[in-house]
Amino acid sequence: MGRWPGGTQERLQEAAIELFTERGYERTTVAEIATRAGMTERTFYNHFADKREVLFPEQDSFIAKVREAVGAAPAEQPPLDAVSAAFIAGSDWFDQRQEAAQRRRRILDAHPDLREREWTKLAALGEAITAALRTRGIPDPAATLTAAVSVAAYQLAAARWLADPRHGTLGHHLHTSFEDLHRTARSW
Amino acid sequence: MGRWPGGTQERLQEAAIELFTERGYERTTVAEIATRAGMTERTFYNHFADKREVLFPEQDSFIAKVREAVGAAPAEQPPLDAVSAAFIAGSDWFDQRQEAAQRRRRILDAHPDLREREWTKLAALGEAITAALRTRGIPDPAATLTAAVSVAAYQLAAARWLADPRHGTLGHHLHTSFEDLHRTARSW
DNA sequence: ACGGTGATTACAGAACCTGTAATCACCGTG
DNA sequence: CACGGTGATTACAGGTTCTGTAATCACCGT
Repeated sequence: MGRWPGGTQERLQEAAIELFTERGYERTTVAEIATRAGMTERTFYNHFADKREVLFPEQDSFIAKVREAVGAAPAEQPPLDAVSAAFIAGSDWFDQRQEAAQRRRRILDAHPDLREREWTKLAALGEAITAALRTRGIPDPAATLTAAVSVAAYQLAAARWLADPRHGTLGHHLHTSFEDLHRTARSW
Repeated sequence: MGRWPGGTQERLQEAAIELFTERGYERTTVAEIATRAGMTERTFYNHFADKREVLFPEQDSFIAKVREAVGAAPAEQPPLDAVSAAFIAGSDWFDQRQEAAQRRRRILDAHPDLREREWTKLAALGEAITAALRTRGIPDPAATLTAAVSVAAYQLAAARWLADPRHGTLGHHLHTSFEDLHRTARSW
């Protein structure tokens, strides 16, 4: 058990988001984050690989969930539909955290370092989907291309959802984004 | 004029690739790179924003060229074909540097930090293509999705080209990759 | 009371990166 | 040839990120 009753990572994440919003990402040191969370800089690095990682919690488990959901889809379902359904199945989790997602996005957009990390997370998502599609029997290059375009549609949906969260759930935007994708693909 | 007759950046790039291949990326310091190139660590940072950037020379001009080529395509050409043609038009430059590209790729693949930077370069390429397509009158979300899938096809072609450079030029692989894309898209 | 366990801390240090001012090599001009 | 301008390079100082290592701490079962 740790010294603090509540989760240590959550404390650090909250402290980080607070400070990043107050002073900005670059003008906040890891030591300051740790101090506000009531611990030491070294402890921060015991929980996060680096300063950026504090803004990407649970990304790995999200990716794992998507991979599982794609793998568990009905065998006869077309690959793109399987991915779309997998995204939609996990979208409730985000809908319940829209406000936090907005704060996070505002920080991310303001700092190239953080967007850089976001791109690698999306790349990891793409590779996970590729792997899941391959185990479904989809051969390359279809698996790679389908995964890449799925991530693009996912990004599109997330952007729309965050642009105006009252306009619909993430699931709704995912649905329309993948519809847009079908429509666009027909023109290729 | 600089102190050295040849380009300073080229010297640093060569020194960096040498050392990265000898000792690996993490076990090479910026000071060592600069020393081998005959200058100071500070000079390195006068030419490259950070340590990673030394492995991504001319990326910005490449992106600019692609954007221009996409913008200069015939008005009646379908967007995906315009992007494909733009890639192919600039592929000779790479074909003449296949060996260097191989060395570079081997270093990149071995270090997550460098792959992270690569993803942001590809993201920048995608955004440039998106912008070029928009000026061609392609509306969102088609512009975004088309750009994303184009980058995926480009990556696919580059991977194939580097996997076995004797099997064809990059232009050839680009051609077949975009054909694969058409074929795959029909199944969506 | 006592030892085991896992998290936290203290400490030291390398490497990255930046700001600033001085220095240097070169070049055109008087 | 002297001279000043220009742009690149350097010297120097310093903050920040991140890592390794060993000590300490809080808790828990016995």
